[in-house]
This record gives sequence, C-alpha cells and structure tokens, in this order.
Amino acid sequence: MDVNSRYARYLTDTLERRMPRSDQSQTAILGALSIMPMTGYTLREQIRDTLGHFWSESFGQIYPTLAELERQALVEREQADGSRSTTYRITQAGSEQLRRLLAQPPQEPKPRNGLLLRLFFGAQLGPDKSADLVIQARESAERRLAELNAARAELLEDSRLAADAPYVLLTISAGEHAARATIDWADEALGELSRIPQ
Amino acid sequence: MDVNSRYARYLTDTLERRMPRSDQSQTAILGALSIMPMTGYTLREQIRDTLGHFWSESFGQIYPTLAELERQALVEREQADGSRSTTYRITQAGSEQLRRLLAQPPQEPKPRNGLLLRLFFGAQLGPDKSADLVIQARESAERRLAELNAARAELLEDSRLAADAPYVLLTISAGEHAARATIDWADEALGELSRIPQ
DNA sequence: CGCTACATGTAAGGTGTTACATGATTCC
DNA sequence: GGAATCATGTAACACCTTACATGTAGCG
Repeated sequence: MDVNSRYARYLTDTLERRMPRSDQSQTAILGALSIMPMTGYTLREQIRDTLGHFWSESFGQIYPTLAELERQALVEREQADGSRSTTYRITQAGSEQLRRLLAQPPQEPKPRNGLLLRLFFGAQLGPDKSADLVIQARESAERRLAELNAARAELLEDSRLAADAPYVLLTISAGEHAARATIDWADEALGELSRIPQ
Repeated sequence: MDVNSRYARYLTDTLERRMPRSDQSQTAILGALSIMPMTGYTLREQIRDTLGHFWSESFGQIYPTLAELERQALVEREQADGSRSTTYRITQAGSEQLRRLLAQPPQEPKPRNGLLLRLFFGAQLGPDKSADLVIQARESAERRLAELNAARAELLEDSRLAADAPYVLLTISAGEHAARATIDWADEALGELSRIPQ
C-alpha cells in the first residue's frame, strides 16, 4: 500500500467519520430556519414547542449539525450587532438542499411501542394491571388532544406562519386522529379486559 | 454559596428527570421465553413475526442480552440432546423479573415521525409532492390493515397462544385503530391539499 | 444582588443496527 | 454436492441523549 492510498484511507476513516449528522436532523433544522433565522438555543425551543408532537432534537444534535451545515454553506451567520449569540440564516443552497431532503421518502425508526409490548404479555401481568396501562395511555391521549387544540389556536394567530398554516394544520390533524384512535381503542380494550376473569 | 446553590438547582433539574435504565430488550426476550423455550435465532424470528408491528430486536441485541440474562440466572439452557444449538428457557426468577418489568411504566422513544416532519414544511415542497407522501402513508396503512387481519386469523389457530390470545388481540386491535385513523386522516388531508393552489 | 432565561458547546455513554465471520443441518 | 436455512457471535458504526462546563443578559 502506497502513501497516498494510506492517506486516503486515513481521511475516510477519521475525518469524514467525524461529522456523520443524520439527514433528518438537517431536514428539521433547515426547515425551521426556512421559517425564520434563529440561534441554536431558539432552534431547540421552537422544535420542542412546534414540532414537539412528532419530532425532537437535543443540543447535542443541534450544535454539531449547525456547524456541519455552515461548513457546507447551507446556513450562514447573520451579522451580529455586538451580540454574542449566533443567529443562523438559511442560504440559497440550503433552501435547495431542504427541498431535496423533504422529497426523500421518510425513514421511520424501528417500532418500539412499550405499551403494546407490555400488553402482549398481559397474561403475565393480569387484567387489572394491564387495564392500568391502558388507562394511562388513554389519559395521555386526552392530554395530547388538548395540547393539539391549543396548538391550532396558536397557529391561527401567528402571522409568521401564514404560508405554512395549511400544512401545519395537516400535522395537527394527524395527531388528533391518532389520539382519538387511541381513546376509542382504549375504551374497547377496557371493556375486553373487564371480561377477563381474575 | 451561590455556586453551590446553582449547582444544586442544576442537579435537581437533571437528576429528577433521569429515567430508569431501559432494558426493554430484556422484557421482550423474557416475555417471548415465557410463552415457550427458544434459541436466539428463533427468538428473533418470533419477535419479528409476532411483535413485528410494534417491536423489533436484532441479533446484536438478542445474543448479548441472552448472555446477560443467563448470568443473572433469569434464563437457563435446556439440556441439549446432542444438539449444537442452544435453547433457552425462562427460570422462576426470570418470570418474577418479567412481571416486575411489565409493571413498569412504558418508556416511549422520542418522537421521530418523518412523514409529519416533511408535511410540516410542505410549503417548501408544494401540494403535489406533499400529496404523494400522504398517498404513500395511506397505502402503507392499508397494507398494515391486511397484515393485521392475517395475524388475527393465525392467532386464533395457534393453540400455544390460547392463554395469551385475549391480550394479543388487544395489540392487534390497537394496530387496526391506528391504521384506520391514518387512512381517515389521509383522505381528509388529500382533500385539503387539492384545495391549495399552485 | 440574585434569579431566571438565554446561549454554546463537548464528552461520555447508551442503545441499537449492519456487516461480517463462521459453521452445521436439511433438503433437493 | 449445492442451496437454503438454521445458528451463533462480534466489531464497527450510527445516532442520539444526558451530564457537564461555562458563561452573559435582563430584570425586579
């Protein structure tokens, strides 16, 4: 093996491996910045508060991803007026990359539904404790329904999101359908469980 | 001291929020072994085929977890009759541990719904491509509905699962409710998207 | 002055998958 | 004898969270 191929291997092994931020974090961050420029801190708050029902990002994802996006010139720093915080803005290339990423088929994580796992083995747990699990899921769905209702009201007041509102409403509606399905299922399930002896 | 009080606040903010160690893989494996003894290979097949709609485990999880469970005497090897494969059986202590694990509140993974992430920023993508995403989700839900139907029929024929059937049916029903909710939502969403100009 | 919110980042660790390596058994 | 399936395991890697460290800004 000659020196050059050794060096090439070194590059791919160490340098390029260092920034393997996932496409989906890039999508979320570029998407948020397509609505308005933000700092990393605000980015996390916005993602938590507006995408929170179906998405999450932590600081440990956001800052390295922002650095990588900046390196690729997909975002840039806004001129700071003596401010110490760094506000990022999406670039033209970033907008194009965002549209490319959005068009890619969604990659869902491997399913891991702790409630259904427990219920599947409910015979080991007994009907009463199984029912407790279902009741908790129902309550959680009720809370989500209320939160989604509040989110809808808030959305319709926020003029910055006017262009996005029709699409955002679709995501809120998806959450509501899912929550109502959980509630209906829970009511049926509780009926079934009450019929299991002991 | 102010430094200390700040640190104390930091500790209470973070430590109280800390979650118990997951080990949901242990739950799935002990649960499967509570139905019948199996090899690691079969374990993975069974989990894929019967819990597949809401759970997944890979070999890279199963074998190390089995070794750990054996170390804790929660499972044991069945006497091999000249066979080279290792069949594991749950022990008494394992059954008790399983019931403890099942009673713990389910820990759901952080939400990461790629479809809704894309739809939220659908204004960047346009109504047509957004509709494509919704159509794919709808088709996927239709397929899931058919699979769940088949799973129900199979369940009712399998006498080994008789004791578990009522609980397993609850998990199948949960999948059906969720799938139908997706289909209903998709139809509504497609109507909305068709009304967005450009 | 002290509290809360704003802000940036990294190190360590947890959790899981994928790709590989290896071989036995079964069936045609 | 070759293919498919059964079987076991590990190393590398991908991804993400949590804990930690360290401030500044604004406000009552």
